[in-house]
Amino acid sequence: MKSTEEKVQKFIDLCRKNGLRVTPQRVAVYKVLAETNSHPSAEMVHREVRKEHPGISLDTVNRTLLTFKEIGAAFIVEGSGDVRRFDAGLDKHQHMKCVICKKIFDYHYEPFDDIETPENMPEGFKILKKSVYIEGCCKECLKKIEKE
Amino acid sequence: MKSTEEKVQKFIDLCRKNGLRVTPQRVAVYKVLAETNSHPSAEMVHREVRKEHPGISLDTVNRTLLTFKEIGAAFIVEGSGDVRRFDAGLDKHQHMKCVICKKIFDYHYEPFDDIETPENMPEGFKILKKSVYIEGCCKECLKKIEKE
DNA sequence: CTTACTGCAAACCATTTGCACGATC
DNA sequence: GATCGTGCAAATGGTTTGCAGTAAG
Repeated sequence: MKSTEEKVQKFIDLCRKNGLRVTPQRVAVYKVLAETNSHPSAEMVHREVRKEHPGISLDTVNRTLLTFKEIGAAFIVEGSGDVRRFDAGLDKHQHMKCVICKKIFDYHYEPFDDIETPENMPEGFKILKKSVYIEGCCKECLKKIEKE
Repeated sequence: MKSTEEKVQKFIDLCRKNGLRVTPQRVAVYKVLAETNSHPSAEMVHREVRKEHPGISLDTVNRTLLTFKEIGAAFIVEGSGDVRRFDAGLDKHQHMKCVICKKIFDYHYEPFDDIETPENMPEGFKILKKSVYIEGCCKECLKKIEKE
């Protein structure tokens, strides 16, 4: 695993390559995203970034995260029907989500890193991402439910 | 593939089993969902249901779809960051989504119907659903992009 | 006849947009 | 210095909620 410095450096290069300006806000947002594995929403990132960078607005965080997605510096976590969650996608991993508390857990199972491409796909479809997504109920929520 | 009548009958039984009343609205919403394979949003379902059932409100459709999800008569389609989309999940299939136009395509690839469970999962997590989700760019959108 | 369901309107909240100022290249 | 990015405020749009009337069991 790389150090944060290295990740940030790579990120800065990526910005330059895409003709984007390297602003303190962008770097700050990226740092937060690169250092967490909690798949934060824009609001969560905002709360975190503010600690170091009090002036930053939620709008900027939102826009920044979407920009990251455009240049491939971040991904929107697959899921269903809740607020948008982000992931810097720095390590190979899969996602598992608790449908009750909405927590997203990482897990890594090598066979899922590069699953085969199905043959019978709509013709002409260009695949950008294949992922195995698991939904279920985490230990804590399971306990809560059993009590009822 | 079963007829719509059969599907509706099964649905009604499911409602009864769950102590839900069988209202014309619920049946109407279910019919639309069972007959389409377009993974509609609440708004799309609403537009469709209105043709047969003009009085129904969008709120009811929304609530109804969420109720369906509770009793397992519908699923929220996995995806990332857009409006909630539903699926009656009547046949085994997987989803593929165009990130540009947001269209969701069904495909069916048997090996994906029942993928293995990874070993190294967070302990105590109860899996409810495993799915292979593909994102990419459809033929039409690819064409549009190339023109630019 | 009781209780759940619906429709309506208002509330909510995440996300988006327009615009003027400020910062980066 | 030109242009892109940011902050602010307002708009938007999907989803949710409270409540009173209506219908299902």
